[in-house]
Amino acid sequence: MGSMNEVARLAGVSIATVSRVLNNNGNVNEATRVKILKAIKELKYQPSRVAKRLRSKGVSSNLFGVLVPDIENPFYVDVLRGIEELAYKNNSAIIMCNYGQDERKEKFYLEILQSESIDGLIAAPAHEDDVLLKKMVTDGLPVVCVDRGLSGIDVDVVLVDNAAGAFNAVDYLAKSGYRRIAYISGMPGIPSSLLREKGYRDALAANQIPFDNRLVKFGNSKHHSGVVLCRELLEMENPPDAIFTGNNLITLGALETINAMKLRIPEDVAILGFDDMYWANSLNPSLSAVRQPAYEIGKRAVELLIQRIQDPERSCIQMALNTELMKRGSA
Amino acid sequence: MGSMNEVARLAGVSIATVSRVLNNNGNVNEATRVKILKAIKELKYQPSRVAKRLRSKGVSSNLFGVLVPDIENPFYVDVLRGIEELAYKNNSAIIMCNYGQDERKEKFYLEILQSESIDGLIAAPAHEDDVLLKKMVTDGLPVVCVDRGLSGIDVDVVLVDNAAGAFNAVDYLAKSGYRRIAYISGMPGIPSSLLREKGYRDALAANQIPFDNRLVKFGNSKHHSGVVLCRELLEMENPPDAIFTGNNLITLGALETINAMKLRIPEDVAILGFDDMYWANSLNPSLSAVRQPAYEIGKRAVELLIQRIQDPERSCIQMALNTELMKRGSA
DNA sequence: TTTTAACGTGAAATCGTTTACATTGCGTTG
DNA sequence: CAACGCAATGTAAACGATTTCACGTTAAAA
Repeated sequence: MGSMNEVARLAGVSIATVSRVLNNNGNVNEATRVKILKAIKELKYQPSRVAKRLRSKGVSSNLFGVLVPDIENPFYVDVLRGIEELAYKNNSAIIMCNYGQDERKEKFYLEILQSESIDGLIAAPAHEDDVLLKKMVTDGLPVVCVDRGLSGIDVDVVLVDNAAGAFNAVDYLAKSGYRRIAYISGMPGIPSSLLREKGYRDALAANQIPFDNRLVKFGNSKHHSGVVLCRELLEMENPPDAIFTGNNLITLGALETINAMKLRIPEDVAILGFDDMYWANSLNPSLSAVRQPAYEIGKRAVELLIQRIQDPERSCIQMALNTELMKRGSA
Repeated sequence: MGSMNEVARLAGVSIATVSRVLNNNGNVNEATRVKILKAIKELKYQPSRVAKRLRSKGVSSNLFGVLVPDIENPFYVDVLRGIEELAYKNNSAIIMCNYGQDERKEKFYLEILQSESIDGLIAAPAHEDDVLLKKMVTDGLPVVCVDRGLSGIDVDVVLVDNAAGAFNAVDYLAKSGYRRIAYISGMPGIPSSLLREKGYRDALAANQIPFDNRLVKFGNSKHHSGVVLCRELLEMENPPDAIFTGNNLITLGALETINAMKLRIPEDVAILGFDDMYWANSLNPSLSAVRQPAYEIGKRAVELLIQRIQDPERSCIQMALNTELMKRGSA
């Protein structure tokens, strides 16, 4: 854990030369290189990323920030896994920031990330017009948004065609004969919720099913809101025969209620929602779902981020990946 | 985003004085303090955590490392949440390292963490005798282990009484009348697997059930091994009537097989295993499980870490939290 | 043989802090 | 009134790297 100074002293050269062999730039005589390498090994020297980052900010110091709304949601865990894996391949560490939909906390983390001089940031912002994040983008920090974009500003985005995914799902329900299809939305206001609702409404219209606003409920994207909103729906005098859920936490919550009410799936009520889970087959019946390629979203985001770090001028990319309707037992 | 220099210049003082007001140490005249505060506000100054960390290493620079084996496992996600939440309260960011049971990757991350001059580390090491991690501990890095300890060395540990948890679970199965109780273990060799197996065997003995080594299978703690090992068990000529699983991923895998084989739970085969999940009630039937207070493990670990950072000499604490047997529908 | 270029190296500035030490001025005290 | 303590502030070194510039040496080109 010595410093460059100690290495230099031991090898009998200056720190500049040590730096040169470490970074493989500049010319250095083979003999001295060997001497220095030996000294490095002997001292178990490891360069301080902190010092490096301080000295040359903006240059790659191999530290990314990741800002996610809710790590309890398996979708974001998968995104995170994709990010982590590719960051690792790129010799980078990540500072993980989980803001739990709390804007104060988001702000806190954004400030920290800035102050940590990260190379770049992958973020799922709380809002489309997150002022602080926007400012960081315009100030030149490389940023890639995932799952949600940023309005009125050019920024790289990786997400999914939410409207199409929802449309296909609800269309499938309709084609399967369901007529009273409910929608339990996640956080109202965030783009994905809006677009999924649009897909839902369009699919109803396409199948000549009248829209009934008593059949759509708005929650907060958490497990608990799935539980209670599903109950509200199923206790109506004329309950839905199928439920389309806005995300996986809500799905799980709804499932809990359905089981508690001892209803059969899909005979009494079918269920299908956004976000597949690797254990969808562990459920009984197995769970149908709209699959987002979460892991891939994470990977792509890192790719874009690295590109942008290398070339801050390249024009922004909006990458929309496809969803896949996983037809299984629950709908 | 100016530097202390700019603040100092604008306020007409030296950087030392600025530092003093920022850190609230040393004496500074009220009038100058106000001047400086105004300059800070005006320049939107934010101190560089990087510079601070470089200058004063070992002193609190509010950055922790977290090293987990598998972020896909909801248990570690919960631990992580606990850590994150408390770290946040402590104004700290965390570098998340997910080594996926890969020792090369673990080594890579440990080196990075060292090189990032973190204040302290919370880790679930790959082995009980993880040499690199041990060396970091003896070198003076504040470390708290979670879920798994480190052998032959004094270090703070937060975990759960695995043997007791397993014993209670299997004892409960036995008392419920099950006689052929299988065990699907996670990664062999890691302490938690060993202790859970011990609890399993002790419970069998306590209930006069002969141990049958064909009923214990060893996997790798992942979903897939639950799937295949469960199938092996259920296709025996004399299959088990209950399965005790070593962790939640295995449970989920086993569930998948049981469903695929169209067996009824718990009539044909009961299932109960380690690690509760917040959506245990979303399963049909609801899943019985040994609950580890994962979130609390994370919180406690941060508490211990902060204590150790403040007082590197305090003697080590081994904290064993209690498990809780969640009796639900599956066993 | 002289000019030029390339090579190999070191000195020193720099990044943005913290902090030990020095300095100044002023009120107390013997 | 000299000596002292203390409050308020500044100076400069350090943390550990990168990088620019300069300098000497040697080989190639003219």
